[in-house]
Amino acid sequence: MARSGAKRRAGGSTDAAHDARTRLVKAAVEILQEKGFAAASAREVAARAGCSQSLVFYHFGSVVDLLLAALDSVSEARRVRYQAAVDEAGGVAELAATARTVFEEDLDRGYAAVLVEMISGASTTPGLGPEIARRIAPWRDFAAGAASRALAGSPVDGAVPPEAVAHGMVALYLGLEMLANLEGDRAPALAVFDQIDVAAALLELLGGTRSDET
Amino acid sequence: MARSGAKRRAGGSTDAAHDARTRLVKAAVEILQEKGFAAASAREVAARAGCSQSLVFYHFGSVVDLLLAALDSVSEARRVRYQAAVDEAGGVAELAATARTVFEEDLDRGYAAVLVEMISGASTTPGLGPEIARRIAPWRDFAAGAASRALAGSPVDGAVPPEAVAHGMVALYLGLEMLANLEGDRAPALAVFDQIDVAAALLELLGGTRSDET
DNA sequence: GTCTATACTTGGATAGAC
DNA sequence: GTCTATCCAAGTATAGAC
Repeated sequence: MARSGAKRRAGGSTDAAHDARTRLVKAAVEILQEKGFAAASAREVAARAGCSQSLVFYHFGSVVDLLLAALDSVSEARRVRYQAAVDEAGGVAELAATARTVFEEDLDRGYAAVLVEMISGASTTPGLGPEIARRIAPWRDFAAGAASRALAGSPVDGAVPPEAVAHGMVALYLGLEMLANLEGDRAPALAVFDQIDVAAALLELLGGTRSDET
Repeated sequence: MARSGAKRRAGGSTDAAHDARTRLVKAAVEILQEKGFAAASAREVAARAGCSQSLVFYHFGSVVDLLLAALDSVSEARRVRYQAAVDEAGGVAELAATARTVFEEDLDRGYAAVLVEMISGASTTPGLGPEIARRIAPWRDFAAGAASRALAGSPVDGAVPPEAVAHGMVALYLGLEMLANLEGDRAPALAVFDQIDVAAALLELLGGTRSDET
């Protein structure tokens, strides 16, 4: 769809200030975080990127495609971070503690905000919904894997489907971000994660057996 | 702010097709549900209400004020429904089952969608955020009350602050609605509530004592 | 209270010069 | 690849007739 897509600097052209394309993606992320989906117009983003509005269409074909590229850029960065964090967590309690840390990071740096804004926009912009859904799927899979490992060996193992837990975790994550964004206060969200810590600790106590391997 | 505000049909003028003001509120709810915040323009809503676009400003002063009136109209209706449902629930397990029923209702009839759309819009529209926050507060209080009653006498009573549980429930509710709306499938959301039912039943078993009165 | 007409603004997208 | 100029659609809000 977009005109470019191919090439991208091959060889020595690692320009210092980056090309406009790169700057546009970065600017789009910032606008989504600070002003939301509806404010992320071609003009607004281009102004922040310091280039002409027409470059949005030259490089990405449309505004939503630029916004999707912005979402992809943060998703990619977050996935490696999440994977690493989960890999070093041992039991359920440790996993819950990790979740809290990474969530706080997302809240602080506005990563979750980008996703929530794109979901918001999806309810109005035609065709955007499926694109976002496709990008959320790996996160749910990721959460399902973590839930599966966490549940193994616990007293509720087998009785609780990891997919349901994963869906709930993703929904909770989005909802907490939404509320924190709305009220300008992330303390209540962190308090919720504290309670999840308590529940996880309780679960680990009840379980007795800890699952290092399945 | 709005020009009208006062009077409203006094006495015999209970016109059959209602006045434009009433029709506008109803139309705004529907547009919010079906097309989202960004599509809820004065023109769009007025078209559905079958009246002139200028009446939005005559009756409500601005588009967002109309949208807030629409949100209030569904909030009011839902509050009485929720209160009644919770009042007749006895223990934790019964409360969880009730939550599931009412949530499914909200999903089906699009009540939750109205709230989620308004929250979405709040991130872009200046001044809307605090208005929405003010309207969510009573719901969180309501959930906190329910959580408080549910927790009383359970093994975690005293260790788990009802406010955190309430915040989490509201966030989960919003997040589930968001995802269901995005993916056009509410089955995963209902599966999450099924798991909450399981957890509640477990909690009631562990508790032994059931709290009919506090 | 309700309408039509209109002023003004912003945004998506394209054309064509450099 | 980047810019300026431009077209067109859609939105908020107001004025004034009925």
